Formats: sequence, C-alpha cells, structure tokens
Amino acid sequence: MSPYDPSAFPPFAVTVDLVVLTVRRHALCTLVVRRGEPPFQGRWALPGGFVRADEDLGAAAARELSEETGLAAHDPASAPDPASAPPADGNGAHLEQLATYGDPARDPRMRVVSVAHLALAPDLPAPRAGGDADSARWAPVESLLGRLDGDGREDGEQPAPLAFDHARILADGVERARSKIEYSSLATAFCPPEFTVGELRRVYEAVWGVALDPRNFHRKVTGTPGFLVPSGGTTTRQGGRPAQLFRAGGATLLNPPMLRPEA
Amino acid sequence: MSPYDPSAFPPFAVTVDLVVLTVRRHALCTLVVRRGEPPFQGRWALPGGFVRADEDLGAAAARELSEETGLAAHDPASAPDPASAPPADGNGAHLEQLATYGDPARDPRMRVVSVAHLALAPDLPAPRAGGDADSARWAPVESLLGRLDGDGREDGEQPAPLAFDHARILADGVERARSKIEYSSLATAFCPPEFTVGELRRVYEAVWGVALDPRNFHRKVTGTPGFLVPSGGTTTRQGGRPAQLFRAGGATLLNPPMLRPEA
DNA sequence: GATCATAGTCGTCTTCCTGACGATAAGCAC
DNA sequence: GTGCTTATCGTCAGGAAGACGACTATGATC
Repeated sequence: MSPYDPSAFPPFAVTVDLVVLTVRRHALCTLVVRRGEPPFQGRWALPGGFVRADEDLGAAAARELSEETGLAAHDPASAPDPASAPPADGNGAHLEQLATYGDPARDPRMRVVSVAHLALAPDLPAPRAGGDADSARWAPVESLLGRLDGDGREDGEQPAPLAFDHARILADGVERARSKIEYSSLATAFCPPEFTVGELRRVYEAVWGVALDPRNFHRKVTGTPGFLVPSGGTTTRQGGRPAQLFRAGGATLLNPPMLRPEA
Repeated sequence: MSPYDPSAFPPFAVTVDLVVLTVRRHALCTLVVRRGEPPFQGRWALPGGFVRADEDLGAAAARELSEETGLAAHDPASAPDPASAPPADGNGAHLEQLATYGDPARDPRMRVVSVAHLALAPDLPAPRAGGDADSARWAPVESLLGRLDGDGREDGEQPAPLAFDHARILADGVERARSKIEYSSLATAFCPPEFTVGELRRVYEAVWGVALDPRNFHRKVTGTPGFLVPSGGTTTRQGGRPAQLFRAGGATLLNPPMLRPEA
C-alpha cells in the first residue's frame, strides 16, 4: 500500500446526477434536461451538477433536486431518528444515494466522478424549474432505455440516447426502484399524501410493467401491519365505487415482501 | 441549474476504501490496517487508497484488494457476459461497489470523497500483504462495531474505534452482506471452490449471527435449482458423517429468498 | 330511473414454502 | 462396540400467495 500523500493526488471533479422517477399516466417517467452546450449538445441528460467545495453529497443532491423540481428531500440517511422522517407529506420526495460512476472516459473534457442519486416523487404538475422553458421534461423510461415494453410491442421511434453514461445510470436507478418496492414501503413515495389501494397498485404496475390482481394486492397491502393507515375519508376520483383513503404507515420494511411476478 | 463550467470546479481527492469480509472461526471478520501516520495514527482503518488519474473506480478497488490480500476480483459489473463470470474459483473474491462517502469534514486534511467497495472472500491463510508485518489483520466485525453479539453478551474490551468514518462504512458493508445473502447466492463467495452444505450453513450463521436448523437449511439450498451443483466428491473435514461436496451453480438470484430469522 | 361500465372489497380454494422436529446414516475417538 | 458428531431424509402443521367468484357502490348512458 502506498503511503498516504496528501500533496500529490490526482484532482477530480465530483458531481451529483439525479434519477428522478415518478409515475405519470400509468408509465414510469424520469426527469431529463436538454443539454445546452457541448459535449452532447442538444441531447437529453439526467439533471445534475457539481458538488460544492463545502457541501455534503446528499446535500448537493437535495439542492439539485430542489432546483429542478422544487421538491424537498426526505433523505433517510440524513435523519438521525427514522421515526421522525415524515412520510411523503407536503411536496417532499424520497432521496437516496444510488451509485458512483467514475470511468475515466465518461466525460471527454476531464476526469469527473459522478455520485448518482435516486429520487422518487409523486406526480408533479410541470417539470420545468431551473430557468429554460422546454429544457426539462418527464420522459417515459421505457422509451429512453429502448427496450421492449410490457406488451411485447417494440418501441418504434427510438429517441436519441442519453448523454454521457446516463442511460446506464438510469437503468441502474430504475432497477433499484423496481427491486426496492418489493421489500419496502417505498412505493408510497410515488403517491400523494393520501391515496387509495388502487392508486398504490397502479404505481406497482407502472414501475414493474406488469398487471397485478386487484384482490390479492388489496389483501396483501391492507394485511401488512404498519404499511397503510386509513385516513378516514374516501374518494371517487378514479371512477367506480368510492375507495378508502390511506396514508403511509410507519413501517418501512415489508416482511414478507411484495412478490414481483416473474413472467 | 448552473451552467457546466469545466474551468471552475472545486478539486476533490477520490479514494477507494475496502470492506473485505470473510468468515474465520465462525465469526464474520473484516480486514483492517494500522495507520502509520496522522491523522488517526496507530488506529485501525479500512484498507484503501487514491484512485489513479486514469483508473476506473472498480479497477482501483480491485488493485487495492490485490495489493492487500493477493485476491483477484470478480466484479460482476465489469464482466460483460454474466455467464462467463467464474464463481469463486481459484483465489478470487466477489467485489462490488458499496456506497460513496463525502462528508466535507470526514478527512481533516482535505476534501476526500471515498468510494467504498465491498469484497467477500473465503477464509485466507494470512492477512498481511502490502509490506509491513503486523500492520494488517482480520478483526471480528462484532468487536469493531461494538454492539451486543448474538448471545446477548456485552462486548467487554472495546477496541479503539476505526479511523475516519470507517465504522460507518463497515456497518454499511456488513448490512449489505447480511441482506444480500438473503436473496442471492453470494454466500458461496465466502466458501472455497468446493464446500459442503454444512460449511455454507456456517457462513450464514456467522454472517447473520444466528443458528439455523441444519435440516431445513439443507432442504432449502439443495432444493433451489441452480444454487448448488454436486461436484461428486465427499469430505469429512468437519468430522461426523461424510458430506457431499458442491460448487456454486449458475444461479445468482434466490427465489424465493433465504429467510433470515428475525429473533 | 334502468342499465351498464368501472373500481373497490370480501371470501374461498389450492398450492407452495417454511419452521419444528423425529429418525436414520456414516464417519471418528475411545 | 459405545458414544459423539455431522449429514441427510421425512413428516406434519401453519402461513402466504395465486386464481378466481361474488358482491358493492359510484358515475355514465339510454
């Protein structure tokens, strides 16, 4: 092991990139911004930016998230008391570190290490935030990743691939979200503060790209202690019979987990 | 969003730190090295070092692992073809990225962002490697984390805490390993190329700190397709009736998962 | 207002998996 | 051989999940 020599280390730029996921119109969507300058000028990219000289990584991610969406972050890692973390109230989003990408060639200009973060947010009215008008939008992840969708239909019009290695980052973020809603109550982060069982089920269906049996799903989520607590009201905003409204309970881990159909 | 300005970014040092876990004498142990210079001089720390100017993060972690232990890394992310990844043969170890730690105050000398990696290795003869004699050792994680052990007995002699935020990194790595052997075949990474069901069970027991029923465990692991393939031989190295030898099968995901007892 | 479409909610049945645990097998130490 | 240790097979009860029938309560349509 070489001795620690603080005076001679290669300098890196450190950025945070954000995979912001939401469910819009039954589809899992992510926030992308259009790049205004080279490299990859005009291409879509994940939002992100430099970590400031005296800023923690999670704080930088929360700042970027707020700048892009106006959302406040609920970072479970930064809250010392897990019980005090408010569950998706107001306009907050779940935020967690995803992974770090540091291929020497990932940015042609210089050596950039990007600490990607994953944010899960309820459906938001308009994506814009930073300043430019149409420079930000919600894009279905299925079209960005260019795979077959759930129906087996091939995606016809392939959009230009994301800048840098952002397609890989997005794929990792989507996979993290898909697996994490299996064994945690994180799917509620995609829902407004009050939601019905059917709305929660449509979140799972959109994220996993499958159809779930409404009866078994209802039995599962209402039968898991601490997952959902009834808020008293009902709603009919989905049409059909009025549904009971719930909010997220204190439980964060689902045991046994929600099983994702393999087919 | 501020425009990307490559000429004005705060410089960071980027390091990799390693949580190398193994099972020795029925205990989960991690590799620690003694610091030879300030800060935290004389204290134990996780092995690690600077990422070189033209080196990928995973490559840096693999290099550090090799320097410290002589192990070659099997990084699932760096292998394009997952089927070609050899399962813990020879003296290789599983290596994966864990998380990135970048608190501005985590190193008093300068701004250091550390990309922690998790390595799982079979029991190794001697820990030493880099150069110094007793500067590296395997330490039971239970003593380093200073918690109650599985028997409810308090840990009497508390060693000095790890340098920097390495206790936190170690805790995260241990938690990752504990949860990942639930739903993947990763526990075989702690085993030699050929092993018995009992040896694999003792891995689970050491990592989780619980006792498992040998009969149910045997039924579970031998009944999961692709988890274990018989290698033909038998061994009696554990005493008692000779046990069938297995090697890790091609399956990487366990479905349904192995359940960790909650008590 | 009757009918229909849509969603929500409650039950039933079968199958699979697990935890608890008895029983047998095959080595080694004495 | 006796005893001890570990491995391996089997049985049984309980719980969870998939498949699916039945009923309820709204709005939309005729």
